[in-house]
Amino acid sequence: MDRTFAALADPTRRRMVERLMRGEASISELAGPHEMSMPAAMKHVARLVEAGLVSREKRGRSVICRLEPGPMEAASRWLDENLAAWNARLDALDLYLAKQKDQGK
Amino acid sequence: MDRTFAALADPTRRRMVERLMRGEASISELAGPHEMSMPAAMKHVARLVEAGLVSREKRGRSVICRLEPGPMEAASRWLDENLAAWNARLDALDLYLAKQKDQGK
DNA sequence: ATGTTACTTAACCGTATGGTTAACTATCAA
DNA sequence: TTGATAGTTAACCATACGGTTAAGTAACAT
Repeated sequence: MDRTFAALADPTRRRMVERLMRGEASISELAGPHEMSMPAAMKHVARLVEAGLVSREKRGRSVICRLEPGPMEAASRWLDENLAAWNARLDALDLYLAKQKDQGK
Repeated sequence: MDRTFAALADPTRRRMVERLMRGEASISELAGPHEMSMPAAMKHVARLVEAGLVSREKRGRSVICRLEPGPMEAASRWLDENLAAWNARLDALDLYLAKQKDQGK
């Protein structure tokens, strides 16, 4: 999870992920819109791969990258579960306060 | 968003967030279960505050921290929207492949 | 065979991160 | 007033991050 969130903490990598949502892409295609050197793009892709967000496959002289949704789903689940718990607690608090007010009559 | 994901990329900070889900806590309460020095805890809290995930309020000689759900909701939304787009694309691909197969008859 | 394209690796640089210790301030209790 | 508690600040340290340039390898086109 550490690596997932860390990978998504960089705007360039989030743009890469957004691009990969719309289908496979080579490393240079991912680098394209970002005005960056190949080594920089490689490092970003490497971090996405380390996080399990992306898989790589050598095809001819290109390396095509594909999105792996697992880690993002896990991150989403963590956020949703925690937000749900937080909302549940607030609801319980509201209910408690309403009851207190009611008793105060 | 950078700061939100970066803040959540550290396990200690995620534990702090999980703790804050269950209600307010002082900095030393947040540091408690993690066997860490106060300065370390302070830096983690500072990063959570910078990311907008937590607000601080001085109360007596303690500083109580409260969770602010906005940034987490935004992060959750980004993940969900992108995962939905990815699933939609896969569904469309399946449909296309099914149609191809049908024509092949 | 030569050149071009796509990727890789190595070395380096400045800055940020996560942690420490030590010294300081502020609040509350005895 | 003396002392303990909670927090803060400053200085330092090792490692990781995001980027660069330079020099390499692998695959394809002519």
